[in-house]
Amino acid sequence: MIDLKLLQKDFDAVSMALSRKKVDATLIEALKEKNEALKTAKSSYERAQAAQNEMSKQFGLYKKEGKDTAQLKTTLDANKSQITLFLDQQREAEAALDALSMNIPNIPDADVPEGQSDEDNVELRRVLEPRHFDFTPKEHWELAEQNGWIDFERGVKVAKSRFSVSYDMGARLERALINFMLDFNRARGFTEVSVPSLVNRRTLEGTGQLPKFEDDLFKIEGEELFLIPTAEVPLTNLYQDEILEAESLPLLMTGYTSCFRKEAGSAGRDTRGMIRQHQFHKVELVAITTQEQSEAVFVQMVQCASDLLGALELPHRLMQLCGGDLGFSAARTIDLEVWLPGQNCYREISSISNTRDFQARRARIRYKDGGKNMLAHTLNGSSLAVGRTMVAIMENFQNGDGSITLPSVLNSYL
RNA sequence: AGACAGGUGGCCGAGUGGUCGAAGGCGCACGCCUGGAACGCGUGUGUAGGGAAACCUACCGAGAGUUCGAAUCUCUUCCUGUCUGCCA
Repeated sequence: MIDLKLLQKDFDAVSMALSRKKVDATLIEALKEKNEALKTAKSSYERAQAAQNEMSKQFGLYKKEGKDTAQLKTTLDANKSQITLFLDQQREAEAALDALSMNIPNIPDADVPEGQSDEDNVELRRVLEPRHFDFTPKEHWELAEQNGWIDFERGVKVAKSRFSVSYDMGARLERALINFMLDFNRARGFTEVSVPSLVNRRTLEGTGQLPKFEDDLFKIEGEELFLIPTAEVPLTNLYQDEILEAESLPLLMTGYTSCFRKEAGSAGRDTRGMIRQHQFHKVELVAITTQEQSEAVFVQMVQCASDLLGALELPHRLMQLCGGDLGFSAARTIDLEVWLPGQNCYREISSISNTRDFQARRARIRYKDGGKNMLAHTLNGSSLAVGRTMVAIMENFQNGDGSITLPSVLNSYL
């Protein structure tokens, strides 16, 4: 949630910043109005309630002293109906404000580049030269099937489209990658955490998936539980409603989970292969920091993911997302795109975001700083999507005969 | 899943309709005491919103209700414990 006080204080700046994220100015205007309306309703209610409390005390004293309470009761009853009225107004205003504010995305950082779509993202740097092939590199689904690593048909049979099954070396590579990534992150100070794959509504609101993106989530019938779309959701919300000690920050966590996404708006995109699946594996990085620490931790997380790709000898580039391509909760994001020789292009394999205090405000994650409670900063990033990493390995390490020579760092994991 | 018992401040724990944001204790902070410490004594010690401030409002798991007035009464719900059932 954005800072409503900031909105009140500097409407133009907030409005301007949000327009870079394609938020309509009238929406922000409405937000400001609702906020004012709520304050008015609230102060009316509180004034009436204060009078009621005072008179109720009187009432008690009268009773004790045996005085006549009939007249006081009439005044109280009249005031009570006022209170009910004001309270209704307050609740109405609150509901309206909530409905609006929970659907407003985060304000991008000042230095986020202008732009509408991923075409306007800015390339920061490239790491490792793509290898030269003296044959035409194949796409990963061809290699996966040829090597018997992935079975696309049987996944569809037991579930539905966009589900697949890994076999033999495919399954083992998956497991090896997960272990390798977790160990890699652990060595860089991230604590390994294993979390639930089902979470409640409150938790998804905390990180910003709800209320706006319910269509993208798998929901358990008859329960208020959803399958997580990323480990970011349970990991970040581990500390919801908590006030942490500043000295205990930053909290650095890494966790492996399956991720589940409906891919509601992606009909027809990446239908072939394992780039876009309803279920995929991912190792995630999450950090909870003080406001001063978050920038440095962000850089650290980006470096961690880039180094991981480096260790796997996968050529990639770092892209800073423009305002229009930024996700709902993010103030700044750097995507890591891995080189796929089969597709002859760079594809997103990791996305690292600083949400600043946006999620912390929703999830009420705070820390004590010299007796004062401050909103924490939360950051998240994939330490690589496992499926896409397998795609990248297959395409980059393929030989002319379709066989695959795996990167040597994985030797001890296979 | 069924039966019973509970959910109160950082922690323990009192409070069954009024002046209770909540006794008492522990912990913590500051001061006194001391050569220094312990002990002892004193003061203070939740969160959120509004206000320049005085101060006001809300919060005793959550939500709704009864009442002039609810931590206290009623209903719903969530969570925890114990026993029974089921199960990796």
